[in-house]
Amino acid sequence: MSISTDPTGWPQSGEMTPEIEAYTLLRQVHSILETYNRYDLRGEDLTVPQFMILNYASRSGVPLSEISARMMCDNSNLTGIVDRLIAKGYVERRPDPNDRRVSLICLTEAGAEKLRNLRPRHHEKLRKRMRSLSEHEVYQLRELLKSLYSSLVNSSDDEHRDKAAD
Amino acid sequence: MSISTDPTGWPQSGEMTPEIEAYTLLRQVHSILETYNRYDLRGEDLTVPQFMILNYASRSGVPLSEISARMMCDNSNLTGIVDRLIAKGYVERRPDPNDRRVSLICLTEAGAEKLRNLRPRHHEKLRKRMRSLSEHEVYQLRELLKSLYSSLVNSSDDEHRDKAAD
DNA sequence: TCAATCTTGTTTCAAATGAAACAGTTTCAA
DNA sequence: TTGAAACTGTTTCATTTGAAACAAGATTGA
Repeated sequence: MSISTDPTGWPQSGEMTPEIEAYTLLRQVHSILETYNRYDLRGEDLTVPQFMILNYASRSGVPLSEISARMMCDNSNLTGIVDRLIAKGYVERRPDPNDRRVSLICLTEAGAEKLRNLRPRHHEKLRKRMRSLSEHEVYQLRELLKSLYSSLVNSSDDEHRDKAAD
Repeated sequence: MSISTDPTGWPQSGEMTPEIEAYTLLRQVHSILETYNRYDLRGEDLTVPQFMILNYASRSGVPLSEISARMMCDNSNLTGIVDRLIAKGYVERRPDPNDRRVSLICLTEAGAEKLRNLRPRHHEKLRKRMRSLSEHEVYQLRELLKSLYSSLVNSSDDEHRDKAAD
């Protein structure tokens, strides 16, 4: 592990707007929590993305596209991860009788059991790690991020392009 | 690009605490902004991690370890990225005369020029993307994340271990 | 019907990432 | 001074990621 303690880790330039600071902190918090998650799963025969897929799969099966949409990644990323989960016996691919293009990702009993075991512990650890924020602050954070998320998604194919607009 | 618009992208279980929601949103916001950054740099001969290294390097040189600490990643990650930046002529490695273990990552004139050109535009884009939050909300978000960051860093080699404590 | 178009998942490639092992340096205490 | 321990950067390996091309299947409209 070993996470740097340096609280002054900003780019050296003087121009540090609140927006940049907030984004830098968001990156850092994300990075630390990701590291913790990876560490938690080390002894569990799972990587972080593998655990995420397990979380989005179900006994009855979920289309791979639906999982990749929820994970905000490309289908092509999941092929290999699912392969490894199959090798470990936690999921299986099953054809969708209604649409022969889709393959449903199904939890095996082993996968469902793994999840029943892991998920509550994982949630509890996350809860503890955020305990430095009061209940009210957690709500605040959630609402701010929710608002940011919506605006980013809605302006999606607009805002990020280099339009002359503004 | 194409970013899913599904606002109901939660794991299917009923137990959705505010902490989990906040963390999920943090992941999602991070993912979207990362995608935008990647898109912005597509035409600039740079990837996101390459641009980050450029931001942390300087004309006079910065030790690779210092850059990896700021980026919260392992030294071994940077070797390859720096190699590619050298191939593109944006940085060079120079031995530190005071410590023969360290190699200083130095911006070339081309790299410095690239940065002078890109950084202001990058900051402006980020600012616009967060414009849905009021000035006050940006401050709030920054303070919440700063608080979370500090507590995560301080409890670093403690909190994430599976101590019986609590 | 049938051809253009979209969708789904895979393959391939380049890049990034984390972990472990390693060699060369430096530090520090005995 | 010397030997153990720590530090710095690279190498190697397995995994993840994004992008583009692709094949097979579904959909749509003329």
